Amino acid sequence: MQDAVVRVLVDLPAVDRPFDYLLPAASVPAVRVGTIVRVPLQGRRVRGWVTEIGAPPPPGVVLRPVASVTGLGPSADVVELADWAASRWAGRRVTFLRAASPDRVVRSVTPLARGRSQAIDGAAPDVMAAFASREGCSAVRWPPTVDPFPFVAEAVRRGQALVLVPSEAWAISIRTRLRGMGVATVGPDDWAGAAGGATVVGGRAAAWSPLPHLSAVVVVDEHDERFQDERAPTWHARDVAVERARRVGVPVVLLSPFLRTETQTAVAPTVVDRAVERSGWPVVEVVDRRDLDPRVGLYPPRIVDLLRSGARVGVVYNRTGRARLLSCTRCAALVRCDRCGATVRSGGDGALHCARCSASRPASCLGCGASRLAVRRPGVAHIRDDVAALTGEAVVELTASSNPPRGDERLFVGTEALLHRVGSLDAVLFLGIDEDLLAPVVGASEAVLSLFVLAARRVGGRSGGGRIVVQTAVPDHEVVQSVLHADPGRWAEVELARRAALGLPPFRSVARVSGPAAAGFIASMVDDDRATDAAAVEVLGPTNGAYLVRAGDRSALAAALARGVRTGRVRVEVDPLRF
DNA sequence: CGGACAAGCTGA
DNA sequence: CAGCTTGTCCGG
Repeated sequence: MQDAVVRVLVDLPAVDRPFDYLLPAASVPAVRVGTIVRVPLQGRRVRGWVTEIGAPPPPGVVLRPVASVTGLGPSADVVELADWAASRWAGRRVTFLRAASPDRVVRSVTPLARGRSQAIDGAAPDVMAAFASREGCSAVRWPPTVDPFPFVAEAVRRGQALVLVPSEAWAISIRTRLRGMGVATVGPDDWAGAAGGATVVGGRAAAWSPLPHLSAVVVVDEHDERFQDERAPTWHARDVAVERARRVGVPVVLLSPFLRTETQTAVAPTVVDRAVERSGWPVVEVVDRRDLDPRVGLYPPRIVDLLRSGARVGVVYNRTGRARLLSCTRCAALVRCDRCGATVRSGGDGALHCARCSASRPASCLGCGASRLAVRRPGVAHIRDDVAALTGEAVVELTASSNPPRGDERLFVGTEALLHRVGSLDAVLFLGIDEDLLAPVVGASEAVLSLFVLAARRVGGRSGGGRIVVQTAVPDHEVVQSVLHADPGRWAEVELARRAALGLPPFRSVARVSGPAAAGFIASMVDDDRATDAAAVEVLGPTNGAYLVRAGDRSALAAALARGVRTGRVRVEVDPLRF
């Protein structure tokens, strides 16, 4: 065996460039593409990944030897996948190779004993069909209260499966069920187990697990925003999993009660039997604000009745704090910040806070000094007091920052965090959803649909008496109509047409570029003389320091972003879910 | 990333 | 002009 030359990508995001090293003959058998090594660089030792073996080194440089072989790393196909992801999301390869590497050093892997595979019953025909689509990828509109586990069971019946779920709690429950069936199942933190061939069930990170015998992929709740990393690069686990499956030719099944528009244009959605879909959504009752006297306030008789009915009710109101907008009861002026003039909010402590300059002061009117203020736009704390006054009962406030409920309470008021934190309910009441529904933000309707999905799971399907009550002044809105008729196709039709007309994803591809060095990045991207596709890429903004780069498709966008030079802090969000 | 080296600012 | 900060370059 002779010494070899290896190309190593060092684990320094700012470097993002491979260097060549000599690999001593004795280490050659232990090294593959993806192997983690330590190499000398500028007088220190840094971690890195072997990305090529035997590439011709550049002439005129003296190669230094690899300092040591640390252990196993991602396989060659995952190293290639990291290249693809780096281009797709305008990120660095290091980001993805880190995600694909074990937390602790792994020197060897014990392959799972195959053959004594547990007997798993054959699935229902529609579940089997989802795995047998001609394209290899299918998208199934699966109602929110129906268990998606049959798809998971069918995937593991086929061999090593990758199951992506949005939350760790859901992952734990699926892993427990699979282990109960005798299926070797790990989370994404058990790198060696996955490398040995175990099925991986987990969140976003699981998309980068080693999967040497991958046979099928299932993505549960494909619409969930948690599949996208909020830090740049904003890679999406669903897309990574789909690309992975495509490369090895195994089926992918994407499940969601409504399916994101990008999924619907990529693969024709399968709709389950309408009767099944309908029964998998709760009864939805619309309280039409247009029919009401404006003086009735937030609590018309139907809503008071519901709150007093004795049912377990979760009231969702997506604004934190006590009041978001106040006015003076004496002079009617809006209450503003004494330092910067912005309108102020009232917090739980009764004091006024400015969101713009973070000044605080006691509650009083700046104009006339009166201390009696009227709440013009309430927050959850105020709603909680209202509900307590209306019912004469204790009401639990549940936001992201409050303590978990004890379990014996009946009435809950909170932001969308409530829907994650409370157990089962008889009804979920959306007291005011129109600002979210009509927000001038791309992705606003998907965000509201996600809330309805969570609410549906809290109250259960229509046969169990589950009920969602929505107070709205836009009852004809496609999101409201979709949940009312348990038919997300109504939303999809409108949303797809709107996105097509406005040149939004998935019909065009966009990236949001922000940060102190964004302007320089955009300038270098636009000025570059390699920009033969200049006409195909347009730059909008900046608005609030952020640019929007829009291109005809993902590859044109990736090519444009690759030309940008980062001279400082730049955040590039490719395919943002909301913008 | 972090060391090397150069160019700019300060102080007596 | 030393002594220090800040910026730019570069690594096999």
